[in-house]
Amino acid sequence: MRADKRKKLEAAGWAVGGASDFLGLTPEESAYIDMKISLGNALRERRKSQQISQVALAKRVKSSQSRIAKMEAGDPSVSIDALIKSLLALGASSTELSKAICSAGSEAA
Amino acid sequence: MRADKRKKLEAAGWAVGGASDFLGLTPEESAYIDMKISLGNALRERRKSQQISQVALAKRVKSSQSRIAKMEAGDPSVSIDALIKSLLALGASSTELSKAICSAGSEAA
DNA sequence: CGAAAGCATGCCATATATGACATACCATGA
DNA sequence: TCATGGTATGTCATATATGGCATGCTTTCG
Repeated sequence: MRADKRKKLEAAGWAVGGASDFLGLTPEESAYIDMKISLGNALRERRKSQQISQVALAKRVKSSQSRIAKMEAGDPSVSIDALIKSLLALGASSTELSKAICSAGSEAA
Repeated sequence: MRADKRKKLEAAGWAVGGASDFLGLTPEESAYIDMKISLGNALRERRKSQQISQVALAKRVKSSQSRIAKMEAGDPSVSIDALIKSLLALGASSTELSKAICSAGSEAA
């Protein structure tokens, strides 16, 4: 239940908009991972739109550059809590968070 | 930064729909806690609507009754990850999760 | 060609969340 | 009355996530 996620994530570079689990993931696992990826993307976008580096963001949220990178990458070692806290720190509204999470569920429109 | 949250939560029974932080919480902390409470409520509702007990849900998500209770209570010791995983296990869609999260941001309409 | 800035990835010690268990509380009904 | 089922709350050992750090890889700019 650890290797699975990693595999999914490794395949994620590919899964641009996607959710599909051709790996052995339950729908819940898949949904969970998709959410992380969505939030990670949202984080990167928000950070870039504010023109700040990972290092700067790390300082802002009292974390480290490596962790920010992992967050944006949807690394299995980062929690959704971390993603959410970082997004909030960048001024994201809960509405915005909702959008990111919801967009995780959009099956290949 | 630990006692604060607990305090907020203890006061939360009162904060029915609310967010306001008359305690010393930053807006982000407040938003984060509100999300947890919202998700906790969503979890309880969904569980009740499916007529299952905390014990049953615990078994389903491979956890324990106490943890479910804490989740529904928005206890500081539970992560949003746990909440989300449990909701997903109860068949909640990402859209539904979005709604719960978003409703956390609704300032005393 | 360096040097510097930005990012990715691996590792590790420590902090934090988790499951499990015990216990207590409140209903309901026998 | 006392069982029984459902829930709340505390504690503890262990699992997991985190911050920090080192390192390597690209670009860009001098």
